[in-house]
Amino acid sequence: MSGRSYYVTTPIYYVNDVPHIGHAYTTLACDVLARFMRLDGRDVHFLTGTDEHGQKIEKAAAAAGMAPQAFTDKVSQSFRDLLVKMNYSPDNFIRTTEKRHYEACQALWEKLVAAGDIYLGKYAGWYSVRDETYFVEGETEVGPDNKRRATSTGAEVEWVEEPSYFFKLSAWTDRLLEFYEKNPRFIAPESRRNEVISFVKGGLQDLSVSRTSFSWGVPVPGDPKHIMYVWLDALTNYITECGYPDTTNPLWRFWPADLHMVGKDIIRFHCVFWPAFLMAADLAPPQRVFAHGWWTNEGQKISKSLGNVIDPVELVDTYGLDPVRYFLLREVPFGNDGDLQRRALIGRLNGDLANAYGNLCQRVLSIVAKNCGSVVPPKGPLTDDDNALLNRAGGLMAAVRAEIGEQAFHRALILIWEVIADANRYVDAQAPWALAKTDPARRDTVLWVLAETIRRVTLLVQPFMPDSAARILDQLAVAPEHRAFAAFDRELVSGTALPKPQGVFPRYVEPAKAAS
RNA sequence: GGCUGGGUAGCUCAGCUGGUUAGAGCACGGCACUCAUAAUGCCGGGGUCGGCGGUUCAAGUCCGCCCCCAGCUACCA
Repeated sequence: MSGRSYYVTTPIYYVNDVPHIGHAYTTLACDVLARFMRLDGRDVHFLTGTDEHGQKIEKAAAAAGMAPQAFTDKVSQSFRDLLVKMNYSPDNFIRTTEKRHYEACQALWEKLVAAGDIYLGKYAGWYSVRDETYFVEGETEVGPDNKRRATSTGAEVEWVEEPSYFFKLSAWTDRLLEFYEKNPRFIAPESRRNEVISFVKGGLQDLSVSRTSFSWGVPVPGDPKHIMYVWLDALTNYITECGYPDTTNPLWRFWPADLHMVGKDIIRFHCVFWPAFLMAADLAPPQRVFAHGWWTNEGQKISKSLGNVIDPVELVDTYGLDPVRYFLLREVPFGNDGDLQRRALIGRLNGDLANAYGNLCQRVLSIVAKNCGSVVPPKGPLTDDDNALLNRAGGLMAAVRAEIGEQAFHRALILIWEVIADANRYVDAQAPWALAKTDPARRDTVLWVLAETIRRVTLLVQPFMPDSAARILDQLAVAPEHRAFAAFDRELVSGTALPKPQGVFPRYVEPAKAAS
């Protein structure tokens, strides 16, 4: 690979839970970006993984009667299974329990100490022995018996102070604001950028970055009673992967990352703490953090207690992988919250995929198969109408590339589907079935224009729906080596033998209600 | 409370620095076509552009006030 590097990451997922739609969504967005960039000739590194430390894991493992490592081995596997199920294409899967990660964390820590940005202090707060966790003042209330309890759990809390190392975040307020100012693309979407800036403008407190209340984590160098704060540990994974602290590692070429994809809940860690840590360690911050929204389920907030958690595996088993991938990125402007409605998903599947795109391929290819001897038909002189359609399809490459560069997946798909609609209009206008009787040569040209349009469109569909696109390109006999974007202008060659056409996007029909 | 973003056809949304009869997709109604996955294409109905007031020759598009919705307002990831 000689192209410019492109490093995209998902958050590392916390292994106290099984994967749900949120995990699938974040990773899907990264997968489409990674696939797009690879096809576009970039030198891509796509990283995902699991965050396996912390008190919650320690407790969950104990509850399961397992050692923490064995426990995380097991749960981490469920995230790797999801990668296969969703056809994601990460270049690596990192785990915070890897040795190299301990080394990276400790190296970063020492660098922060050397820079004078870490000091030993005291962490104090309202501690619940039962919950084994701290609460801030506002999360507690004093009951009628004059005892203070955690509002959420009802457990009694007491004022506890423990020694803790602190990161001098307060000293970074101005430098962070300056950084945001100079790098307007650092946080997306715009509304999140405003939130972060306003948060930082409010002033920053130093950050407690170690705990002594548990042991499942990365020990602080030189003071192993202290375990590193989970976020310092977790965020470091992005540079662990690149070989930190060994900047001669070949993978170091990927740092700084082009994009950290995150859910909107963890934007602060990525947009405030992380760049501060990195700048303090004299490392470049990532170039961009995109915070996407959350899904609701048929209008309802998703929560475990409501029992309406969306299982991506069930969705894929019911509607098919590519339709689900398409729906998730098409239905909602990327960055906004979205509502997952089965009706809407079926509407997209049947309307956009089966009727518009799948049927376009099928109607064109079946005419070719029946009338043109199952080869790419001859291309005769082109009319204005032909050129109009070809130019629209040809302009798609640059337009879609621009949208993907902004992570505007929905807009990229809208652009592609506009050309699909144009192509369907063109079929009706040209009526190749009528030309068959009057002007077979013209019919052949029309079919060539259509096949070529489908080829261009489908090349761009590849990152979103890899399997389906591959099947369509197979039907156009596009060689595997001609499916990268470098071959976007490489037209179909008349006379090339074509396989028998087969529908790629079957309509979804509701399973018949059980007869009673 | 403060800050930010938003309230445009039944639904989801476009509408950049103000300028001809406010748009798209879906849904709905009618027509055409028959190559195709009963798919496709064409036409159509439907909106006091949250409310009030203001600036202007002219305002979804600018200003003010008000109403409603969402997010943020730090150490659970």
